[in-house]
Amino acid sequence: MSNLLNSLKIELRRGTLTLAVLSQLRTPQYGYSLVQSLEGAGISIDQSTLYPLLRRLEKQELVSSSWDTSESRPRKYYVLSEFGLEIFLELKEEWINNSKELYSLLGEGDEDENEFN
Amino acid sequence: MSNLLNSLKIELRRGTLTLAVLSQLRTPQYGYSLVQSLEGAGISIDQSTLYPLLRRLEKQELVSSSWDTSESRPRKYYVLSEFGLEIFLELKEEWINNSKELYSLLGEGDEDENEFN
DNA sequence: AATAATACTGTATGACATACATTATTATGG
DNA sequence: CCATAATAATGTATGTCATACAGTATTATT
Repeated sequence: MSNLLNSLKIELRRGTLTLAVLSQLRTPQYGYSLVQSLEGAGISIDQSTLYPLLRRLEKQELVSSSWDTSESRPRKYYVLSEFGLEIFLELKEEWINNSKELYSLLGEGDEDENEFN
Repeated sequence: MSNLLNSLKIELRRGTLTLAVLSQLRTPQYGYSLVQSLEGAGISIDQSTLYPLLRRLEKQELVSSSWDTSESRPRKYYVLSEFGLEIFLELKEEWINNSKELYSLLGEGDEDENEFN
């Protein structure tokens, strides 16, 4: 049961991770700090989940990366590409619309309909 | 590009389909009418997506089904089980919390922050 | 000195939406 | 009356991606 609930929760947040990460890369950030800032925003994400995602986003040309070796530790900074910004804005709109629709569905037959506001 | 955007949109709505379907099965419904009512609520879902999902939900004991053969066409009605209702309420809460967090993220550095209200 | 934190790379697995194929009956339009 | 669409459903293979696991390495902290 607990496994099923966890599995369903994981599916719920699939896809939205991409949106969350893209939203944070409007300004350059490096991998480890992204984990921290997302965590601070309530979105727990492991390094083992984030780095493959960053790799994939770069492959899809949604972000680009560059190394900063001026500090004692080399850091790989990522930032949205122009294409990535386009895609991000489209996905943002899509997610907002979908969420409104789903919220309406969830609210049906429910008394606490303003819970989301 | 259009393929990538579509692929990302599909990922966005993964998982939420389960939530949408569970929300509609608080009262009994049959497959085909579910497609229609979800469509009416703005959630397009093909039969080829819905029936396997219903099959899976039944296997996971979140819903139960029964045949109604009194009409000219036999119909398989689905309804949430007690377990399914529990899971549904948990997922609903999870989704609402996640959505608020993501919305906050998306709103950062954005002027139109009340778009969601 | 040992452990934790900070940083990253690479890869296999499991879950699920989707697409495709199929069956079958009833309803509708020409 | 025939062809097509709509109404209903079953079954299965594929592609995608989050996750888990394994690994490397240096710096910071206890």
